[in-house]
Formats: sequence, C-alpha cells, structure tokens
Amino acid sequence: MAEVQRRQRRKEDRPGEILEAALALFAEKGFAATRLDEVARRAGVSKGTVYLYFASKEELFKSLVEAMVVPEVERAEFFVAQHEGPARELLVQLVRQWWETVGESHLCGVPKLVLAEAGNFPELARFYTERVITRASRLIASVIERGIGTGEFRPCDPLLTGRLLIAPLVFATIWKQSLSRFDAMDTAAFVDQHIDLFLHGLLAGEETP
Amino acid sequence: MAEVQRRQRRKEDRPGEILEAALALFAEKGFAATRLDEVARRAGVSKGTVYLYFASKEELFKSLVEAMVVPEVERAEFFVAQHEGPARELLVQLVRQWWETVGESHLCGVPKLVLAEAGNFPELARFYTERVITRASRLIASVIERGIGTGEFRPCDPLLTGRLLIAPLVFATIWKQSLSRFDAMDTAAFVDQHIDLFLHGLLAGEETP
Amino acid sequence: MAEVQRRQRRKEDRPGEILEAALALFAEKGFAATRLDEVARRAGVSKGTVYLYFASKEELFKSLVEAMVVPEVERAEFFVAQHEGPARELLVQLVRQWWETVGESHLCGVPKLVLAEAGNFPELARFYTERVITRASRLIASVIERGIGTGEFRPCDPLLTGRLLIAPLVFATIWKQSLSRFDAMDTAAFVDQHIDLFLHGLLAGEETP
Amino acid sequence: MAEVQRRQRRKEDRPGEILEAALALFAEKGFAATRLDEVARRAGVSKGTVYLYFASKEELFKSLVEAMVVPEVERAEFFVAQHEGPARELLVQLVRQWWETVGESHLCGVPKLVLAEAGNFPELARFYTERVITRASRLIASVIERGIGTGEFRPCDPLLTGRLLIAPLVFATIWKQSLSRFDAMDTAAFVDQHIDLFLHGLLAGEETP
DNA sequence: TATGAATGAGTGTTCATTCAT
DNA sequence: GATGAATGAACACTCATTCAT
Repeated sequence: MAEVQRRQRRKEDRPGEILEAALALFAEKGFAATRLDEVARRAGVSKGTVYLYFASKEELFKSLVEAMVVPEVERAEFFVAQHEGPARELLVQLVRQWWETVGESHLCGVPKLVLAEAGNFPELARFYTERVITRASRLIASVIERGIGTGEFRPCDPLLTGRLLIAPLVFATIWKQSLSRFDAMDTAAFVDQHIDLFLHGLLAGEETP
Repeated sequence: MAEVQRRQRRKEDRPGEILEAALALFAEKGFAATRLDEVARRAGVSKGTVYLYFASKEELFKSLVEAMVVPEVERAEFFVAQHEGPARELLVQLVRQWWETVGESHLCGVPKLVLAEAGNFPELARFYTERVITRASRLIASVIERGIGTGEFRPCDPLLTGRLLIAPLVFATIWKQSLSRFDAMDTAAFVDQHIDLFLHGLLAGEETP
Repeated sequence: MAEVQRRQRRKEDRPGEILEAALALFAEKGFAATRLDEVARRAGVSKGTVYLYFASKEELFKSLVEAMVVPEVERAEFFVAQHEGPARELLVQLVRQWWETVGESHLCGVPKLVLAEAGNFPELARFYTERVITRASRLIASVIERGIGTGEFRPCDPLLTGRLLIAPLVFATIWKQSLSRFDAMDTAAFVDQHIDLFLHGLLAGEETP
Repeated sequence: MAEVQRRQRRKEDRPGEILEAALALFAEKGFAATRLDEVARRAGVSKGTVYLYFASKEELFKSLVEAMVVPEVERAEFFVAQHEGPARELLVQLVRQWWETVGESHLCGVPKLVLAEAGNFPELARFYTERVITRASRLIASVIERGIGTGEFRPCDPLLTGRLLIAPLVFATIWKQSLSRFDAMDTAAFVDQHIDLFLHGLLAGEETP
C-alpha cells in the first residue's frame, strides 16, 4: 500500500517534474534549441510521457508560464495591495523581489526565452504578454502613480517609467545567461547601482534644497 | 555597355547584398532559425552563391558584424575623440546616436540576435563581445570617467554605469523586435525619459547645496 | 502471440539487419558513395532508425567490422591455436578458409572497401588496420614462423611472406567485385594455382638434395 | 613574337597539364573524391578550361588512360617483342618494369583508382579493361607460354599464372596508397621476395637435382 | 498510464557542370 | 580560347511527433 501511495504521489507530480525540467532547459538553451528528448530524460520519464501531459512543445511552454510565472505576478500584486508606507520603499522592494524571484532563481531564463523566441513563436509571445507582462507593467505603474500622487516622485509617465525600472533588470538577467562567460558583470552591484541612480532620478524635491 | 556596367556593378555588390539579406533574416528569426536558402533567395542568388562568398553560416555572421557593426563603433570612437565640451552633452549625443544607428536602423535586430543566440553559439558570442561590446563599453566608460573627472558626474563605477546607460536602449530595441505587436511602446518617448532620468540621477552638485 | 513474437524478434534483429544492408551496399558502391537512405531502405527501416542504432556512418562501418569481420579473425586464431601437424597443411587450410569466409561470402566486398576508402577516411583505415589487418597478419606470420622453425619452410621474413600469401586472395576478391564483368577470371582455379605455386616456392628441402 | 610562341606552346600543352594534374589527384584521392576545382587549380587553369578540353570528369579519366597508361603497355609489348634469351629473365624484367613504371611512378595511383571505382563507373572499368588490362594480361601470358615452351617453366595456365605474377604488385601499389600510414611495408623487399618465391615456384626441374 | 521504437521532413554544405563575358 | 561566377541537386544528420505494445 505504501508502494501504491508513492506511485500515486509520483504520478501526480509528473507534470510538475516535466515543467521543472522544461524550464531549466528552455532557460539554458532557448525554446527551439531544447530537445524534448532531454526534457523527458531530465524529468525521468520517456519522451512519450511528455506528450501524455502536454499536447506539444508550445503547450508545454504555455503550461510552464501558467504554472510558474503567473503565480509570481500574483504574489507581487498581493504584496503591493498589502503594502503601506512610502512608494519609494515599495518600489525598491519590488525591484529586489523581481531580482530574487526572476534574476537569481530558476526563472532567470524566462526573459531571454520570451524575447528571443517571440519572433518565431508569436502565439507564445502573445500569451506571455497577456498573462505576465501587461499585468506586471500595470502593477509597477500603479506604484509609481501612487508615488507621484503623494508627491514623492517627480511627475512622469508611470508605464514608461516602470519599464525603465525593469529594463536593466531584464538586461542583467539576459546578460547572465548569454555573455557573462565572455564579459563578466557584477550583477548584484549593477542592480544596486540601478536602484540608486533610478531613485536619484525619480525622487522629487531633493535637488532643490 | 549599360548592360555590362549593370552586371559588373551587381557582381561587386553580391557580398553586400547577401549580408543585407542575412542581417534582415537573422534579426527577424534569429541565427539558428534562419535558413541559408532564405538568405540566398532574399539576396536574389542561389544557395551555392552564398558559399562562394562566405565559408559558413557562422562566417556569414562574423562578416556581417565586421562590415556593418564594427564601423559604427569606430565612428563613435572617432566622435568621442573629437568632442569638446561637457561630458553630459557628449553622453546624451552618444545615446541618441546609438538609438539612431542601432535602435532605429537596419541594425536594430542585432542586439536581440546576439543575446538570444549567445548560449547556443558561443563562438559568435565571443567574437561579438570582443569586436563590439568590449570596445563600446570602454568608450562609454571613458566618457563617464571624463565627466567624473571634471566634477560633472557623481563618482561611480564607470563601466557599470555605462551599462546602465545602454541597458534600456537594448531593452527597447529588443522589445520593438519581439513584443511591440502585443504591447506597443512609444520607444522615442522611452529613450527621452531614460536620458532625462539617467542624467538626473548621475549629475553631481544639485543635491549638495 | 505469434504477432508479439514476430515483432520482438524483429526489434532485436534491427541492428543486424541494418549491418547486413550496410555491408552489402558499402561493398557494392564503397563507403562514400553509399547513401544512408539506401542502407535504411534496404534494411526496411527509415533513415532515422539507422541513427537510432548507430551514431554516424563511420560508426556504422566500425560496428560492421566489429560484428562481422573481427569474429572471423578470432575463429582463425582459435583454429591455429588448436591445430597440430605440419605448418604446410595449416597454411593451406588458412588460405582456403580465408577464401571461403571472405572471398566467397557476404564479406567479399570488405577488402575493396577498405583499400579503396582508406585514403579518404583515415580513421576507418586506422581502425580496420588495428582490429583486423594487424591481427591477421601476425597470425599468418606465426604459422610461417612455425614452419620455418620445424624446417618445413625456407627461411624468410614471415610477415612479408604472409602478405605475399594473402595478396593474390585480396586481388581475386577485388577483381570479382570490380572487373569480372569485363574480364572474367576463374577465381577458384586462381586460388588453387596460387596455393600450388606458393608452396612450391616456400617449401624447403626439395632443391637441396 | 616570342610571347606568341610561348603562349601557343602553353596552349598546346594545356590538355597535357590538365591530365597530369588529374592523374596526381585521382591517384591521391580517388576518382569520386577529386574535385575538378582542384584539378584546374593544380593545372594552373580555370575550372571552365577543363571543360573546354574534356567533356566531363569521366572523359577526363579516359583521356588520361589513353595518354598515359596505354603507351606504357605499348612500350612493354615492344620490349617483349625485342627480347631474346631465357623467358625467366624476361619475366623478371617485366616485373621490375611494372614496378618502376607503375608502382613507383606517378601512375602508382591508377590501379587503386580503377579497382575502387569500377563498381560505380562501369564504363570506366570497361574502357580500362579493354585498353590496358586485357592487353597487358596477354603480353605476360605470352611470355609465360614461351617459358613453358622452352621447358624453363612448369606447365601451367599462362593467363592465370600471369595474374598471379601481377597480383602482389597491384596489392603492394594499393597498400602504399592506402594503409602504409598505419601498417608500413617495405615494398621493395616485398617485390624482391615475390620474384624469388614466384620463380622458385614456377621454374621447372630445380627440385629434382 | 507509460514506453521508446520508428518516422520523415528539414537544413548546412559540397561540387560537377554551365554560360555570359 | 579562357574565365570564374552562378547554379541546384545531393547527402549526412536531427528532432518533434506518433503509435503499437
């Protein structure tokens, strides 16, 4: 009976194990260059089994986003909703969280993946934009808006400014994946410096003592 | 005689035409996903002809970089060497030039290309890093150093800060290539806003009364 | 159930069937001129299936040698080890066996194959030399040495003489493969005549009364 | 005018230069693996020029045989016709001549070439058999017949025995081309040993003192 | 449910041959 | 006559997907 339980537990974990394997490999090699063979081997199942749970490579990607990225956006939304105090602090914490949950986690391959393959797999790009990017962009914009409202931040386009906040993070994440072998970069210092400079640029009032 | 001239002109233009075709397709679909067949067809030649001028797909890429990207770096180096006046102005002009010669030109696909394929084609990444990225990074860092030296800019790591200057430009360029269909972005405004914010953050003196 | 058995038998036979097909085609057309497509078709499988069992065309050749030629060398070694009686008889039997197991069997294409392609595929030549030729040469040389030791044969370089023993067999085998259509040769008589002449030349004692 | 003469001389030599180049390369790499590009370059002409003189690769081969191999057969025929004295000496001299004019000359690649490619280019094999092999075989057989007639040689099938005489020479020539890199052979000693053994086997009367 | 053997379309690269100059 | 740019068919090898067991 213990046997049966273990098996059933494993059975229920199969999709999750496959998604983890796919995430790791997509991140490492990109969507097109990842062979389903490898995903299966890494997940400890056979190639056929992958098709048992996911209709195609593209569906596998979508499921992966749904299962592993969207929840992070939701957590962030919850975090923002709960937060009290200056927008400045909230913004810094969002950046730090982005960096921890994406830049330095198993998700670090996702940005490169999406941006690199968007051209060849528009449906994936559309899906990711709708589920992740638009939502996350709005969330950050809302925080900036809050800061402008309270007079903490200089007036600006919140959506655009939010993207300027995220851009270096995405840049650093992709860099780590691709060029760090040939041109190393201290990404932690990069993020710190970005926060410092960005706030310096955004905060109101400081420069007129 | 016009006939002769046309043909001869065409013959000499072949490599350039092939490089243009390759650039367009590499940028659109990535290195791996671009078929040489297509490059040939787009250049109006047969597949064999491509191999008449370029030994392999990788060489085609390298030639493309050498012929179309490196000269831009050299132009920028020349521009910096010639420039007199405040570093701040020079920096802004470098950003504007980057945006014009890369972000809004036929080269706009190159950043995505390099970052997306670096993992699977390390030799290409190494080559590009050596010929373009390292040189350009140093150039920008030198301008920032100059500004720190004259007291215009706050003290900072010039290389890291230079990358923070470029990161949003790269981000915007890739975005245009990949996600703008699904989530439009006013890239011109984005660049303006970036310059404004970045200088605000970088300039010295204002916050110390 | 007969169904099941047939399939399973077939599955296990696949590599062997592919090797047989490869042998036949390599022998007929040479290594370079044989298309893997054809090997697959002749084995009744698809091209992909060949790669399921053999990593490359070269590996296919090596596996073929290992599976079909090396065992013959081993059989001959065993035969020599077991043999008692005059070296002369042993030598004749080795020649007859060579002729039966190579010259007149499905292996008859191998000598031409190896000699013809050695120049263009040095790794294959190296492999075949190591696994087959050197071993077989030593074996024959050892028999000749034995005969010299017992005084049956005239003193001579055993390795060189061994090659002189094999040379006409190889020649006849290749001839059958290539020129017999245009210039027929009674290879059986050729071999008999060779044995007769060679022993006549090699045997000691007769001319020294 | 000297200019004109030099040019005209060169012009007339073109086909010969191309044939020499083709011979060298066919010998080195085989018929199929030799690129016409290389032949042209080695002959100091352009690829198109080769087609000016030879309708195709196969025709090039045939012309080569006609121009460079057939004359050697004719020389041998003349030599045999002129010779007086024991057949034994003549036979030895024919072997030595074969070795010098084929085994150790620029023609040394021809035997491998013919035997290796006969299967894939039957027309070449037919042509070569008719022009070279049959004639040479008859010539040697006639010498052996002469020796049998005079009682020098033991009675035997002269054609078959002639082939046994040539077989090791062909074998040694091919070996030099293909396997000598991996299993060296002293071909000169090989030929000497062959002559010794062969005559020992063929000569009449010696063994009954 | 799970397997993994089998498929076959797809792509980088080569090279004999052609032909406009 | 001589060139060499251009062609395009050919081939080894890969991999997403299927399906009999």
